[in-house]
Amino acid sequence: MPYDPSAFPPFAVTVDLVVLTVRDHALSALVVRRGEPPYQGRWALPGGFVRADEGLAEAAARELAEETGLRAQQPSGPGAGLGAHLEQLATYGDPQRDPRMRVVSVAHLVLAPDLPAPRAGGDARSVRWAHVGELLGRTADSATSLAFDHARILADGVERARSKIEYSSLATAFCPPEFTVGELRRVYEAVWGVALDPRNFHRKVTGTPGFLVPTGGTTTRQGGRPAQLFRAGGATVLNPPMLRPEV
Amino acid sequence: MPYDPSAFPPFAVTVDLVVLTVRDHALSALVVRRGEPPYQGRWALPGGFVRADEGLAEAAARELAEETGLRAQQPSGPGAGLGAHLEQLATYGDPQRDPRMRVVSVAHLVLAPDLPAPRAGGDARSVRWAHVGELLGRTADSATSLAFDHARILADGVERARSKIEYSSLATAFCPPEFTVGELRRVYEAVWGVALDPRNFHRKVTGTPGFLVPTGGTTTRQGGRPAQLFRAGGATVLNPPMLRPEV
DNA sequence: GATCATAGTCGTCTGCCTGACGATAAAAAG
DNA sequence: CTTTTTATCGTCAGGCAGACGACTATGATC
Repeated sequence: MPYDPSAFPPFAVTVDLVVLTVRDHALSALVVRRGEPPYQGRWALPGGFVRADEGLAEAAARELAEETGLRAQQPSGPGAGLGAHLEQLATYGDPQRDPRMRVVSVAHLVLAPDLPAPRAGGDARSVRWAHVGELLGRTADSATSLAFDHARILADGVERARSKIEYSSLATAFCPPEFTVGELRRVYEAVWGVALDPRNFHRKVTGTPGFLVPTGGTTTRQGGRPAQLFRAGGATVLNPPMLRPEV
Repeated sequence: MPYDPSAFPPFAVTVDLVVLTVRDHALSALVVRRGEPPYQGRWALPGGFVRADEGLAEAAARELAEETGLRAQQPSGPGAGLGAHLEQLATYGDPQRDPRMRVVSVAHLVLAPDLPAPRAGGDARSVRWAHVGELLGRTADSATSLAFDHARILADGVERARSKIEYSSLATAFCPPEFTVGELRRVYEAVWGVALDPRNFHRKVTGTPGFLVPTGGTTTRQGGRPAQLFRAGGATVLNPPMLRPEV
């Protein structure tokens, strides 16, 4: 018994991606330049229509691969490698959010290591990393402010990431497969925008069972004493959590 | 420049509601009996189509009022009274989740005080409160298991509520405007399914600034020493959080 | 090569918070 | 009047975080 098509209004459903990484000590998001109206020439979050036969997370993973070449890593799926963390963020469906028609967008949050240079996908739109501080700056000049309600979506994604690294081991999603305690600390510092005490941070992360697993190797990056290398351990929740310094 | 309608597949968009309350020491959810196929006669979460001109939260609030007469209380909106807390939960869009057609459902979470007796709305479907323990019991017999993917949605909503009362003052949304420390403690015990030490709980909630505001009155409910009455204070986040006992 | 700068790692101390639990207070139930 | 029930106040020990000193191991500079 199919629905009577006149019984409900038709919607377009899209996925939008908040792809975050840490570049030169700053939290950065992936943005694409819009090639057509509305908001032509403005920066926007990557995204696109959900196809008729694919799920929401599936569509988000497909868009991510098309835009960046990154392989999404569902919380459940194995296959370590260079997968980025992907999770649903929230859904935005204000009737006026797209001037052309009624569009409901299911935003997803992606946390990725720095390495992948943004590569434009099949379509030739320009893609770049931008510091979230600039994208969300209070000056709403059209040169940097995002199209549609994407500034709001980005802000929600950043807040999700900021709070989630408190009580989960998700900060390791910003790091390469092997990393040092100092690199992990700089991730926290970049995402939270604060300075952390290296000694207390070291005690906390190495003392939490299952958070970090030493690989045995050491490394020297840019001067200073060589650091031990770690992989992310099996623990997903941090209990007690990492405390974000207030103000 | 309107979209070419053939450029994207049409979706139906609905809102589903996970309405939680605490009844006789147990966490309970609002369910309605389906009057038509598919899943005819089975219990399901309340919900309905989003209209062409309304937002998602707006649609959720409308459905909530239609099903229960409760007035939703957006996180931002004032107007205390008997408003229930409403927030977006997650969006479910598996291509197969509705056998009739492609439906994307934006689930919302509602936390309400006990009082409101469920009243069937305009449509005459039967509505009732059911303990979430029964609805989510491992026995998947069709007498109690929910229609569609609503068991999964309910489980996600319950988990959201359980974790959110840890670090926010949201547990007060389950209480009437004035309540005692003991009543608030029984909310935590029902939602978490654990027993809490009354003395440590009292110290914690009365010692957190802005969590509880004494109204001056006292009350005697069912024997025992009269208890002080409180209102919910302005604080929304609990720092440090209320700790959920492990296992 | 000595010295300095840089980054990593180990310890110590103090204060705050929590869990465990004793004790008291004020009502209803018997 | 005694028991039961619920509320509230105190005490104490252990755990953890913030502040910060000390030591280690490398590259950079003179």
